[in-house]
Amino acid sequence: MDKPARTGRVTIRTVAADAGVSVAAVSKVLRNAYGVSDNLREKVLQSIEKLGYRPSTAARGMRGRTFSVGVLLVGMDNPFLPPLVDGFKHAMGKAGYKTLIGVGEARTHVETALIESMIDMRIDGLLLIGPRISGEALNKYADQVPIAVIGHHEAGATGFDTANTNDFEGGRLATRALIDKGYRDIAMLCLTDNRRKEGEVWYEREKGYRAALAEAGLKKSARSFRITERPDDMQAELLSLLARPDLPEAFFCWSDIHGVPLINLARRKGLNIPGDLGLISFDNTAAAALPLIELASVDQTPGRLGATAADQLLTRIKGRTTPRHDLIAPELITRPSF
Amino acid sequence: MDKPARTGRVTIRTVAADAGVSVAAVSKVLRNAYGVSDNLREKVLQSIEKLGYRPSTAARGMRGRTFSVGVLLVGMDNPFLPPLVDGFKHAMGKAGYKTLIGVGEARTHVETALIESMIDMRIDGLLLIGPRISGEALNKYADQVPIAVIGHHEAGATGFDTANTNDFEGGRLATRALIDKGYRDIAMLCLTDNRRKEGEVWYEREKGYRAALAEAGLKKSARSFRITERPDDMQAELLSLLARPDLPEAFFCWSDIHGVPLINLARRKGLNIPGDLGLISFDNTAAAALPLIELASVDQTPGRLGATAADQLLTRIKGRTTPRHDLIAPELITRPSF
DNA sequence: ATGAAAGCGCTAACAA
DNA sequence: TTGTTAGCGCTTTCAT
Repeated sequence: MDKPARTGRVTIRTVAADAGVSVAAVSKVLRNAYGVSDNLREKVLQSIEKLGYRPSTAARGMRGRTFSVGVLLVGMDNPFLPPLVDGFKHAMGKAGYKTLIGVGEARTHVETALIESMIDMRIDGLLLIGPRISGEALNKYADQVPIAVIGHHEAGATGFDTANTNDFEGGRLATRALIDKGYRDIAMLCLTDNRRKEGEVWYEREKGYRAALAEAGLKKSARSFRITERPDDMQAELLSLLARPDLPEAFFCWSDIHGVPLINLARRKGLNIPGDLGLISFDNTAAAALPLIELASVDQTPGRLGATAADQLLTRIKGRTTPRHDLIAPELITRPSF
Repeated sequence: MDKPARTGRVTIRTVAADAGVSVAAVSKVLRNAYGVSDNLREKVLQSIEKLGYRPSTAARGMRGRTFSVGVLLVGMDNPFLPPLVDGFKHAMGKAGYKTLIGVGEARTHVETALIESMIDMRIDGLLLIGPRISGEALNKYADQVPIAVIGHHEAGATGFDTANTNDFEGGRLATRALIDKGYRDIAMLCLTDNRRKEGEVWYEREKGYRAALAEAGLKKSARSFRITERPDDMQAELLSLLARPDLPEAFFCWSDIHGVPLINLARRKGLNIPGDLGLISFDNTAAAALPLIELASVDQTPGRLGATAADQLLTRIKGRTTPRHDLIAPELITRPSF
C-alpha cells in the first residue's frame, strides 16, 4: 500500500511512484549500486529530472554518506587560504563531494564546537587548516570521521593524515639564498606563540634557517625575534625591531603576514631594500608581488597542498587506515628585495 | 521494551536510559519545551554532561530545526568579507546557531549547487553575500528557507530580505568630499560587469557620484571607466588608464579592490598623491590603512551589516514574512590621498 | 508532568 | 533484477 507523502516535497517515494518502481530501485540508481537494468535506471533518471528531485542530505546522513566534507579555517583573513581551499574544493568536487567551511576564529572552543558540529551533520571527511587543537585531541575525532591536517607537522600521528610544505627545506632555501648573496648577519622573524612550538610551521622554518647558517659556518650569528600576529600590536613591534641599534643585515621572515608590513615600514623609515636591509619572506601571497612591494618569498603551491589533502580524505573514505604524511617541496620566488 | 543502541554512539536513547526517563523527555529538555519538571530536567542535563551527548544534526534535520545557518560567499579573497562574516557569526552564535560557509567561486552553477546543497542539509537560514543569482531565481529558494542578501540592492523583493550599505549615499559622500577639496574634473572607476547593472553596489555608488556632481553643477564633467576584477588583467587596465592624456584631477573608485593597486601604480609612475591626482575609494579595507598606502576610503561597517542580516534571518525563522530591506549609513574615512 | 509511538527520507539487508 | 522492510536519531502528537 503506497503511503504517499502529504507534503509538497519531492522525496524518494515521489520519484518511485512517478517511475513506477520501488524506493529501493531509486536508491540504487542514486548510488549507482549494482543490480539495476538500464531500462529501470533510465526511467528513474527521467523521473528525477522531471520532478527536480534532490536527495535529502539530512536523511542520507542517518544511514550512509552525505557526500559533503568540511573544512575548518582558523580565520578568513590569511591570503594564503583562498588558493588552498580552491585546490581542495576542486579535487573534492571532481569526486562528487560538496565542501562546507567553518571558521574557528583562532579560539580553541570555537574550533572544537565547529568540528563537532560538522561531525554531527555527518560529513564524510574533515580538513583542518592550521588548527589550534592537535595530537591527542584530534585522535578523538579521527575515529569518528576521516581527518586531514594542513599547516601543522605531526609526522607521528597514526589516526589522521597531514599535508604540508616542507617548511624546513623552505627555511633552509631562503636562508641559503641570503648567504649566497653575501649577507652574514641574518636574523629570523618568527611568530609569538603560546602553544607548544613543536609542529608549528614557523618552528620548522626556523630549524631550516638554523641549519643553513650552521652549514655556512654561521651558527653563532643566529638570532630569532618573535612578533605577534595580532594586527593591533604587530606594527609597533615591527617598528621597535627596526629601531634596534643592532639591526641585522638581512631578515628571513616566517610569513608574508609579517614580511609585507615589515618591508613597508622599513622603506617608509628611509631604509633601502635591499641596499640597507635584505628581506626574504614566506608564502608568496599576492601582496608580496605588488608593484610597490616586490618581496622575495617562498612559495608553498597552496593549490597542490589542497589537492593533496583532498586525495588523503578520499582514500581514507575508501577505507585506507595507514597514515599518510605528505611533504611538498617549496620554491623560492626571487624578487629584488635581497 | 527498551531496545538499546548496539553501536557505541551516544544517542538520545542512551541518555534517556541513563537518566531513567523517556526519549521524549530528553528531547523536550534539549529544546527547552514546556512541560518538564526541574527535577527531570536536572537529571537529564547531568546524563547529557556525563555521557558527552550531542544531538545529531542530521537526524534533527529530518523533523525540525538544525540550528545551523549557511553563508554563501562569491570568493574568499575579498578583504571586506572577514569582518562581515564575523559580525554575522557572532550574532547567530548568541542565538544558538552554528554558521557554515560555502564558496561560490563567482560561477552561477556552483552557486546554485551550493545553495541547494545547504537547503538539502536542512539549514535553518541562508545568507548570500554578493550573489550572482538574484530576483526571480532567489524567490524559488526563498520559500524553502529564510534568505537574506548582502551586497545586492533588491528593495522590491518580497520573498527575502536585503541588508546593504547605503551605496548611493556613500558615492555621494566621497564625491562631495573631492568637490569640497577643490577638484573639478573627477572621474569614477567602476566594475566591468556583464550582469545587469541594476542592483549592483558599484552602480548605486555611481548614481551617488553623478548626483553629487549634478548638485555642484558639474554634471557635464562626469566620466566613468570600467575596470575588470580579474587580477591578471586588472593591472594592465589600470596602467593604460593612468597613461591617458586626459587624466582627470581625481578619481572616486568603487572599491579598494581597484583603489589600492591604483594608488600603488600611480605613485610608482611618479605621480604625487594627492598633489597630481586625488583619490578616494570604497570599503576601507586593511590595505587602505597601510603606512605606504594611506588611501581615503568609505567605510561600510561590515560587522554591523553582518549583524543586521543575522537579525533578519532570526526574525524570519521566528515567523516574520513581511520583507525587510535595511540600509546602513556609510562613513568616509579621511586619509591624505585627496 | 511524563511517556508511547508514529513518522521524517533515506540505505541496505533480505526476500522474491 | 526488483521489491519489502527494518531501522538511523530525532521531534511531536496524543494518551496516560
